[in-house]
Amino acid sequence: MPRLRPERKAERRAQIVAAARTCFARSGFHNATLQDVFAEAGLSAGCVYNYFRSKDELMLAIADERHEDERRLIAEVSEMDDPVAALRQIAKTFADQYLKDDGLDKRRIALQTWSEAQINPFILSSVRAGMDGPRAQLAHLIRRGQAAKRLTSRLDADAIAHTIIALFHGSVLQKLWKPDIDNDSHFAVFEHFLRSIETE
Amino acid sequence: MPRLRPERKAERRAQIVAAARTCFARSGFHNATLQDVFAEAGLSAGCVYNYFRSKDELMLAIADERHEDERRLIAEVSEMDDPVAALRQIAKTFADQYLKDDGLDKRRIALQTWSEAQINPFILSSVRAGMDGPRAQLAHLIRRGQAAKRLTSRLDADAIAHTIIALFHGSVLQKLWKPDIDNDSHFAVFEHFLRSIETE
Amino acid sequence: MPRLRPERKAERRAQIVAAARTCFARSGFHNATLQDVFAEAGLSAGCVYNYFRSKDELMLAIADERHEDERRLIAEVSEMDDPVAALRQIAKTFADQYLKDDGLDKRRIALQTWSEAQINPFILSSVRAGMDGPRAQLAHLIRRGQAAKRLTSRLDADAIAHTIIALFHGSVLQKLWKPDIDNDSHFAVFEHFLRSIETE
Amino acid sequence: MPRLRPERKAERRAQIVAAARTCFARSGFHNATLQDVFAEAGLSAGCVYNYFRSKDELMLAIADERHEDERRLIAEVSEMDDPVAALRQIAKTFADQYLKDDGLDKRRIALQTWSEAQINPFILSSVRAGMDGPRAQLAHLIRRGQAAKRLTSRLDADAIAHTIIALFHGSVLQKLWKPDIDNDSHFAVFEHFLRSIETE
DNA sequence: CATGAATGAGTGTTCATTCAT
DNA sequence: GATGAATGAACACTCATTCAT
Repeated sequence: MPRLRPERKAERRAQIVAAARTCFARSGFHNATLQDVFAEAGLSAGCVYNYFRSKDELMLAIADERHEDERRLIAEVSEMDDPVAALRQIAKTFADQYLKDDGLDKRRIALQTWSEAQINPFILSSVRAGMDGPRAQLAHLIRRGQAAKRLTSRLDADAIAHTIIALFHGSVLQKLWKPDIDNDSHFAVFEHFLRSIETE
Repeated sequence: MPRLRPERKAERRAQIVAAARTCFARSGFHNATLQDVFAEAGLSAGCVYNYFRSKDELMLAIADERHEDERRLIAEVSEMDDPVAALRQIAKTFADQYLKDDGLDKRRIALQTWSEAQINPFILSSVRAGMDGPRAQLAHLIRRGQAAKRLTSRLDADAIAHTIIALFHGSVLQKLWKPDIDNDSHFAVFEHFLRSIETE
Repeated sequence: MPRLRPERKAERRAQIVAAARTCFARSGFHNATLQDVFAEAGLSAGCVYNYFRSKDELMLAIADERHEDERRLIAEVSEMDDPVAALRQIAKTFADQYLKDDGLDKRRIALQTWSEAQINPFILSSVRAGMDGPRAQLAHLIRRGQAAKRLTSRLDADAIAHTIIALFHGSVLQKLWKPDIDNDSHFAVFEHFLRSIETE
Repeated sequence: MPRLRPERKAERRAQIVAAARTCFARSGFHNATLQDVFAEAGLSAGCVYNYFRSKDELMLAIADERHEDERRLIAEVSEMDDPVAALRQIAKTFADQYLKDDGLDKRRIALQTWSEAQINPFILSSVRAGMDGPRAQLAHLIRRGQAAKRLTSRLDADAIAHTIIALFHGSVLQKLWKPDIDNDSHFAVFEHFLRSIETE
């Protein structure tokens, strides 16, 4: 018999995840202490442990949330009729979320997640699952483009999808090392790539 | 008057770095303990501390070494007369080193380094410095290609260099999540990109 | 909202300080390990660290407590109307506390504190502050005695106060080296000194 | 068959003791590392260990040396015909050595020794032995003074000797806490004490 | 005798996690 | 459900001491 209404519980949970994200982005997953998270959330240790069973589980929740966001984002755009326009739109949205200056926390959390996935099998699963969906969606869009003779059929759709995602992830890293990078000329190269796979 | 010849010292240092690399790649920088490193190196704590002042310094040494390797590698290839062939060669060498199955440790260490750079300013410097050299070299090659009318001048050379590096890094990540990726078709996309910036 | 009442917290703190005092008196500040203190206090490492941030801080607390005791002791006696009787009383109380056989721990802690003050600036401050109060009180008593023509005015009151304290401290050391010293004949010399500065 | 002539050995030994004294005075016996001492002496670890078997033995040597100095000093002065003049001379010499500004290292080493004696039985023996000699000498002088009716016989000679030494040691401490103390007025009180035990 | 690289037991400190209230 | 004091295993790092050269 829950004393707290479900919506209240979800609220608390979100509050904790947000605090954790802030702390992990600020100090890194390993350097941030749970005491930091408790303080940031304004909650006690015991309370947090009612929602998450471990520090790892907290990181996992953050990773899952991030992947869910991306999945939704790509799913929405994929509704578009024009597959090539959809690809462009996805790139734009991605750039908006991750490559602008205020996307710093997102970039940092993403990298944390990737790194932790090497060690933590649950995070690894989350990362893999979070990647497979979008990759499949992209590949599907590309195949639609190829079927409609809008995109070259000389390249493997999966490989193109892979490449696009690699480019996205690599850009996240570049922006982390060089925050004052010129997004526009960077994007122009992506545009060029996109046009290069379009049939004229 | 050192009883150990300098070359012997360098050998020891390398032995320690190698052990640390193994441990960090296996368990992650934060999860690996220095005791693990001591055991792996077959040396005592005190001995290791004669060569490195802290765990962080050990990670820094690994990062520096990696960057030095890359710098040398790119510098060598850049000697080639043909800038476009040089770009191809760099991509090949990179793929050989990082994307083959036995490059797992290299990939893991690279990702560790990138993640740690968010937190540790010395690693960050190392990463930045390690990236600036190759990036400048690539941009230089591209400018040479543009000057020789071999490459399109409609795109900014620096942006292209950036994109290529982002692609490399992103591929490292992709290979970490999906070790059984098809390198060949992936590489074909890169080839396509390269040809797309070449003037016909 | 602390579950532990404040008085309970103070109790714990006192319990820890007492354990530390026992250990430091027994083995010396540097030879005693914090594990010894944890065992003596019957508490865990983490718990102790909730009250003190370092081993040094523990020693500082002990020093401060000792100085506070002395300050209070002297303040009480100084209330007496007769300044010369007050001086005698202070000497008696001091001898009772520090020079009797069961004052061994007090002597040892005092000497530890003095030695540590050379190295640790916080301890030094504590020692200085702990000495200045009593010294000023003594000097004040002496000046009152001089004003009342009870004590000679040919000697500087501050210098006399200094001398008395030096005598006290030196006696602590003597008692440490020679525990079977004859306190009475020793005290007779102090008495003689006191009478020698009294006007007949 | 010693390769080094004895005088050369003694020289080395003295060099090491001097280095250790410097380091111990600077950082305290426990905080100073032997590596510090090696560096200060300009000698290697192995070499120092040919002269001293442990860090403790080094501290012991310093203590012994200090006590030997004092013993000699007092022995010389005790040759004087006039016992009361001798007492005055001893006080003067002591003040010169320990209470002037440049006696800081001597004060620090003395206090270190005293503190360490609580823990280390060898140091304790050294301190006791180093104290007994001077104390006996002082008591002897006082007894000579009493026999010659120059000093009061109403006080125990040993107790007076004790008191004088306590005063000396206590002054060392005072000077450590308050380096800008007024030595002269302090000394005047001692003078007064001395006259108070003289018969007029 | 001297060297100094190597040893390794020992220590202060941290922090994820628990549970009595 | 929430609290936060308490836990204790684990870890990075130090430094007196040794010994092959």
